[in-house]
Formats: sequence, C-alpha cells, structure tokens
Amino acid sequence: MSDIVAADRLKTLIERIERVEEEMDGVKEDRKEIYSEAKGEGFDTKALRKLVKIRKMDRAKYQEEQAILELYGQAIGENI
Amino acid sequence: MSDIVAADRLKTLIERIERVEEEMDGVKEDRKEIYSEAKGEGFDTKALRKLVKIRKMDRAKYQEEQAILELYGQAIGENI
Amino acid sequence: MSDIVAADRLKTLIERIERVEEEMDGVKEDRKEIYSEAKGEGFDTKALRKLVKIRKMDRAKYQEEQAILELYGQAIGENI
Amino acid sequence: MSDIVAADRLKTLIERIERVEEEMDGVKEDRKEIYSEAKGEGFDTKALRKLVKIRKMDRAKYQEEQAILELYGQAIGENI
DNA sequence: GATGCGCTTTAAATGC
DNA sequence: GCATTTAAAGCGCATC
Repeated sequence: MSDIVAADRLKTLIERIERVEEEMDGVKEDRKEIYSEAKGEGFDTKALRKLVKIRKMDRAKYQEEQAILELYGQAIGENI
Repeated sequence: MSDIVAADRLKTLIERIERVEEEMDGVKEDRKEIYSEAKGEGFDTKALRKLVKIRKMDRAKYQEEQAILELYGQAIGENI
Repeated sequence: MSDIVAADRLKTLIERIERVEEEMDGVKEDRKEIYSEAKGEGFDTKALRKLVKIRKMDRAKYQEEQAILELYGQAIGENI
Repeated sequence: MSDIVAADRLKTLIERIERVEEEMDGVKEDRKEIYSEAKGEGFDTKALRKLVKIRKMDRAKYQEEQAILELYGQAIGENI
C-alpha cells in the first residue's frame, strides 16, 4: 500500500464509521423516547426492559439460567 | 390502568421497541461490515477502533471543558 | 476566600479524591479476583452475581419486581 | 462438583464477595465526605466532579494514545 | 471450532 | 425526577 493511498483510505473508513455511529445514536434516542412515553403512561420501564430482553433470549437458555440461580440459592439457604 | 394492565397498549409499546431494536441491529451490522472491509484491506481493526475511540474522547473532553467553563462562569456571576 | 488559599485547598481536595478513587480501583480488583477464582472452580459467575445482588436487595422489593414482570408477561401472553 | 453444588465453598465465596463490597461502601463513603467537606468550604462540587473527570479522561486518553502507538509499532515491525 | 478474555454497550442504582 | 455514576451483559477477537 502506498502511504498516500492508505491515508486517504483510512480517512474515508473512519468517516464512514463515525457516520454509522451517529445513526446509532439517533436510533438509541428513538428507543429512549418510547420508554419515556411508556413511563409517562404509568408502565414500569424496568420490567418492560426485562420482558423485551427475555423475549429476545432463547427460551431454553433463560430457563437454564433460572434453574442455576435457584440451585445456588438453595445451596446457601436463600429462597429465590 | 383499566384491566389490571392495559394489555393492548403494552403490546404496542413492546412491538415498537422491538422494531427500533431491529433497526439498531441493522446499523450495527453496517458498522461491522465497514470494519470487516477495512480488515480485508489490511488495516489493523484494533488500532482503527482505538483511533475512533480517541476521536470520540476528544469530542467528549471538549464538551466537558465547555461545560466546566460554563459552571465556573455561573459561579462567578452568582458571587458578584 | 483569597485566591491563593482557594487554589491550594482545591489542589489538596482533588488529590484526596483521586487517592480514594485509586483505593476503589484496588478493591474492585480484589472482587474481580474472587469472581475469577470462583469461575476457575466451575461456578457460574453470572448466577453468582445475581445471587449477591438479590441478597443485598430488600426481599419484598424483589418479590414485587418479579410479580410485575409476570403480570406484564401474562398481559402479552408470554410465560416468564 | 461433589453434591450437586459445593454449598460450603459457595457460601465462603459469597461471604468474601460481600466483605469486599462492604469495603467498597466504606471507600465510597470516604469520597462522599471529601465532597461534602469541599461543599462546606464553598466549593462547587459539580464543577469539582467535572474537574476530576477531565483529569481522569486526560490520563485515559494518554494511555489510549500509548496503546495505539504500540499497536502501530507492532504493525510496522511485523511488516518488515 | 470452541473456549476464554477484554472491551464495548446496556441496564440499574445513586445522589442532587 | 432527572442526571450522573456504577454494575452487568454482550460481542468480537485471539488462542488452543
């Protein structure tokens, strides 16, 4: 790679990355507003977030995680 | 909230959240592809990521500095 | 406050803050090592973290959170 | 692991974690007191916090820069 | 090709 | 209640 070409190319790449990162910030803002709207209507956003996360997760995996947590809890005499 | 929890409204909100999260995944994918492209051209993506990070830190630092200047300005203004 | 006194005093305060923050980093490191040790013995650190968190929480609060999550889940036809 | 889960070992680990977390709370308390002391002397703690943050950013940025230099150095070294 | 590790990103908690 | 700070999760990379 000749130096000049690499420098220009690098610049282009960085600009493209920074552009998509700006887009990401925009979309994040949109999501934030939806949660904010939900909150304004009285929903519990913490529960909402958990629910969205669980729906995204693999079902079997979620149950497995819960089982381990319960197992550990029982081992130390804690009711989960 | 009407019937224990407003199920329809809840569903709508969750669907909207899931839609923007899909958008987010798309944008993430775009970024991933740019890095992948860079890698294919022989750039060191770890270094590239650091570079992007430093540039972001610069911007953040500049903003922090402006914010602190403003705070100090207010402090002086208030003490006159 | 005369300027010179304030400047010296400010410096002292900042140094003290930075010192306690270093201590904090040390303690964090200790905790990290315990988790790392646990992991080395085959424990699931994700479950371990959750357990520690639950123990720290108020019991009633935890159950309340779980109840809301289930309620929302049922409302949209999701089994938690 | 012997009996489903090594209960005693688990307990010990959790106790150790909880102990270091108590230490952390102590150190946090120390920091809080310093800020409180500063406030009592008329310093603007919000500005103070920003100042500490900027100094931390400086250090972080310096380290990032060193890291990137090292990465570039390696890249050149490898291409010889 | 799986496992582990470090870094980025996301969620939760705290303090004003 | 909002902004900041802190903790947890997820992701990508490198290694075996």
